Order: sequence, then C-alpha cells, then structure tokens
Amino acid sequence: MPELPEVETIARWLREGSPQGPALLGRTCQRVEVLWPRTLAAPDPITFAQRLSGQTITTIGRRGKFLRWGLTDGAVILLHLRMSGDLHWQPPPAPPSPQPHDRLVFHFADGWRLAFNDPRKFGRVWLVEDETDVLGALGPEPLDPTLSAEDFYARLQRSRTRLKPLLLDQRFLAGLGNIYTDEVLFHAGLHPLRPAHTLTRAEAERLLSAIRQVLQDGIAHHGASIDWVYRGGDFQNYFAVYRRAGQPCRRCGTPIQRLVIGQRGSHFCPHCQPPPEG
DNA sequence: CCTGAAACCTGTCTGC
DNA sequence: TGCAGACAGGTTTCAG
Repeated sequence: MPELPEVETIARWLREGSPQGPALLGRTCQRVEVLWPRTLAAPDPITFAQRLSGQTITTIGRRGKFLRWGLTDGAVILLHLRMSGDLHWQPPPAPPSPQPHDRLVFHFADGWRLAFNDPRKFGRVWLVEDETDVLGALGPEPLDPTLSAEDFYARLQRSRTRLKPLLLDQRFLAGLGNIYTDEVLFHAGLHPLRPAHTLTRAEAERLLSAIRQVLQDGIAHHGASIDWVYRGGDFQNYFAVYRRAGQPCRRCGTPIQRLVIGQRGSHFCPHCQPPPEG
C-alpha cells in the first residue's frame, strides 16, 4: 500500500491506537526477533536488538514514505515498507510465532507484539543516530505549506524529465508512488509523458493543487487497500484511472489507456490528458 | 544529466 | 488441471 497517505495513516494509528491495535507511542520495547536479517539495513541484528531493548518509543511520525520512531536515547528507527510491507499487531496471549512473512517482531511488556510483515522482502528498517544519513536526499513534503507554487514551478522548469518518472523521484518530491502519481496527473489534466519544463505557470499550479488534493483525499480515506492485503482504507473505490485501462473515463467516457513508462504501468485518459507534441 | 534494464522477492491472476 | 508469463503500491545500481 505504501505511498504517502497509507504511511501517514499507519503513523496516526500507531500514535493514537486504532481498530487494528493499541497505540505504539509510549511503549517500551522488551526484545526484538529478527526473522529475516536482510530486513535490517543497519545496524547488524545483534546490535539492533541490544540497542532497542528497554527503550521507549517517544515520538511517531512520517517523512516521505518512511515511518519514523523516536527513541528515549535520541536514536531513531526508520521503516520503509516498499512494495508489500505492513505492520501487524498481535495481541496476547501470543500466537505461535512467527506468522507467515513476519520479518521482524517487536515484543512489549504486556504481551502485545508488533510484527513487520513483508511477503516480498523489499522492506527495510534502520536504527540510526543521525536520520539525515537515510533521509537527507529526500525532496520536500508535498503537504508542507512552505512549499510554494513559485518554487514548484521553478523546479519543474529545471527538469527535462517526463512528468511521470519525475513525480516518482523521491528527490524531487517525497511521498508520491505509482497509484497517486497517475491519479494526480489525471486530476491535473496533464499527460504523464509531458516534459516537466514545458509546463506553464498555470499548469504547474494546477499540478501542485492536484497533488495536495489527491493526497488529502487519500489520507481522509485512510489510504487504499488493493490486491490480497487489506489495510483498512477504501480510497481504491475512488480511483479515476489507476488499473482502469479500457474502462470509460469518469469525466468524458473515453477508454482509459495504459502505457509502461519508466518500467511502471501508467494509466491516463487520452482525451482529458492531451499528449505532448511529437 | 537522462533513459532503460536488471536486480531484489513472493504471490496472484490470466490465458493457453 | 498445469504451467508459463505478466503483473504488482519501491528503490538501487549499472550500462549506454
């Protein structure tokens, strides 16, 4: 699931508690099980377990698609769910551990456990002193009000890249993934192959507005749940183009097209999103 | 700087 | 039914 709205939803649920489980905020980690060592980007499993045991989660947040847990001693845990990662609460009494695809299990004093579950094993977790080592290259947060339309337009002007790959580039903007990029471009009325520098000032403003609108809508719906994993959100019911190839555009009726751009399936309405010249 | 391809992985679905 | 192939919400690395 994990693009900005889904990661934001998880962060809120871990902070406040949810139907899926209790709040993580304020809990003290007793021990950690490392079931698939490559899930840990840093440090090594032994050091990770030692550093974490006895520490309390004091803050929970998000940066781009990363989850961020602040610890008592000032260190930070960063989690990236990549394609198939998720966090599963397991209530006491403990079921026979581990569950299928659990890669990391955090154990708490009252018997609750939080599993980093990840069928495809692409997800990664870091424990770092200085988070800029991991987050330093990320672009701005799309929902940060200090990101101005002028700045955004200026940055588009500097790139000759096509819009689709550019919006997926986390150094340009942090948090958009394949689903939300397709939805955003539809709502902005911009073709995914448009070179960034060809956008007018008005189009750039429309694009930034669409980015913010679609992300806010996604968050309001607790993100999207697709394929076989259910994560609690229902934004998939409101997709305008994503995985709707061949179906009529909700605005004009033209069949939605699918094209592979930068190795990613891309969906758009050829009428509402006119292709660039050439 | 930019683009495309491959790699990292497992699971599901489609079509023959 | 069985099996090959396409496809999947992400990122990194390497070749050209």
